[in-house]
Amino acid sequence: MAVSEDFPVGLRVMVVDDDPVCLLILQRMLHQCRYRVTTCSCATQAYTMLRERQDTFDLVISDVYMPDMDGFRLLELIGLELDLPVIMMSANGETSLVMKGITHGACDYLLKPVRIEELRNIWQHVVRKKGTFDFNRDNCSIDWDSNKTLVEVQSEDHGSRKRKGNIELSDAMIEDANSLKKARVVWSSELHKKFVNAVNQLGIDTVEPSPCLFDSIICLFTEAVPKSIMEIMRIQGLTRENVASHLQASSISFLMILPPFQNLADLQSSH
DNA sequence: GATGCAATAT
DNA sequence: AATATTGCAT
Repeated sequence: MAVSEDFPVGLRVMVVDDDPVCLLILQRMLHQCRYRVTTCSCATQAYTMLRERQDTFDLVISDVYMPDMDGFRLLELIGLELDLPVIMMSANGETSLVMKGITHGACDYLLKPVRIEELRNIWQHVVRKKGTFDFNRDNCSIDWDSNKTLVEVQSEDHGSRKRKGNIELSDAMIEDANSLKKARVVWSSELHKKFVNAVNQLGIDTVEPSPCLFDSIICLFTEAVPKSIMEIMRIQGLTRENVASHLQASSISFLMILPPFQNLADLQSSH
């Protein structure tokens, strides 16, 4: 995958939610992420605006439950007439609902309350859908609310942020794309520390004193299986497979490096 | 079916 | 070299 250093400032996002508080919060967070934001409190109006002003939006975030029109209906309409990535959003995370969103063509499903980290990388949906994204098109840094009145002008230095048509993803962006596609887990020293702690915690309970160091190590860690380690670590998004993979990679150095009677915790610093 | 684990792939 | 995925045994 190609890589670039910059963030796509000015991506045009439409947010649809009947709850004004949600709208405001979303708008704030999206601004912080350097997106341009249009908020809309009712789905029919959003749909009208999207249709009237085609090519002025890049991405839609829509609530699921709305009085005038079901979020899925809006999703469907957009899918039929417009070629825009749509992210569904709801406090309800039932699998059936999420499934419905995905099968109806949503590119993502955000669970309320939405955290800002989940918004930082939504631009990647645009890239993925269109293959490429031109960041040099019109540069009005203006936000609109559903009444098409000017509500806010962003005074960021957009001018200095030029780029070519081809998007490239920086490692940092890929790393915390937690709600997006597969990001490789990076075992930072922080994360590894937690991993080691979990392994130790599991080991401590079951340790049997043994005259043989090798035996004691084996005994010490028989409970430290991927699933238990994962559960103790409590890292969102970290799967059993991730832990298994790391355990496999680590176990070699564990057995090789451990000097006699050294506790695993001592390895924390050496990583 | 869920899990652990070694081998293998990327 | 690091992490993911696969395949097989339990």
